[in-house]
Amino acid sequence: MASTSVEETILKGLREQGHRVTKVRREMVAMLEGAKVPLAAADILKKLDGVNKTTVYRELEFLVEQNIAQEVEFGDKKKRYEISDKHHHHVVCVECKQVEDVDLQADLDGVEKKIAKQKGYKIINHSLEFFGLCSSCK
Amino acid sequence: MASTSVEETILKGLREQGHRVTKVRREMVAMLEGAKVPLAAADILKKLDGVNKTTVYRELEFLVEQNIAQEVEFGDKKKRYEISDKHHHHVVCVECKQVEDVDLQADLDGVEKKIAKQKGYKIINHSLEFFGLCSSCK
DNA sequence: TTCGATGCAAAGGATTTGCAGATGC
DNA sequence: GCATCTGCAAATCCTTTGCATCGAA
Repeated sequence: MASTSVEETILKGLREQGHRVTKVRREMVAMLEGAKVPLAAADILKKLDGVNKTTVYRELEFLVEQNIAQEVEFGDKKKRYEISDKHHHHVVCVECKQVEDVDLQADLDGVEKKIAKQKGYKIINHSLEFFGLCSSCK
Repeated sequence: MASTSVEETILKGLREQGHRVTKVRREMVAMLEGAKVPLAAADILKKLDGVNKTTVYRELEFLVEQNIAQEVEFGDKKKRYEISDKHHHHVVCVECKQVEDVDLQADLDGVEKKIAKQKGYKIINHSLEFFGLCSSCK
């Protein structure tokens, strides 16, 4: 059986939901899918020559609504986005701004349950980022 | 022996470092110290009648530099601040925007060491927030 | 053809900057 | 007195809105 890329699966799902698969949509999903770190609207805008910024913002909003992408924040005032199934946590160097991934989902599962119980919340999402100095900067 | 409030200790420390203790500074430290949840610049501005917004922003920046306050982000585009020694984590209801504290420092200590070792980072800080539906909204 | 997607211009909100004036110590 | 702090106005950066047009299905 032929393998299907994550990108294709996403686009297929959208089409089935009655959404259209346009050039911008395809490019943005591919870009986020290929990115090693979360991207800000400006990053995407820069690479997508000729696309209007409004479109980029609206598409990001759409992808978040569809639960295809998620927001991440690194303490500056811009939002960044990553594909949801790539969700993990980050270590950000406060000096050189380098970003690395760390997957702590296993460590957080218990914590999430604990809170749900303790506070009566239904937890949908979380954000966890570490800030520090990378090996070169420290 | 007389007890000393956290606020007094902070201000005393600042004076010893050669910084001035002004009306705005005193009021902002007191307000952050008394707050149950992190405050945005606009929150502070509203309560500090007659104080200019530039002053509020600059004072927040100063307090962060002095490691007296820390930034927290809840996914909207404003930064919020809390007194550093009050640092803990939050559960935010995505529906009614209610914020509650949870202290997970104990759960994170190990994780922080793990990352420091794994990535060669010196971790200075972190942010951890959970988003979900509170008992009333779910 | 039709409705979702896009572009453009303009508005909005949070934060920053430059510089002059005020004030704590 | 003098360096720090503050205020004011304007600028900047990121994001959003309104409305007309375009294009995927």
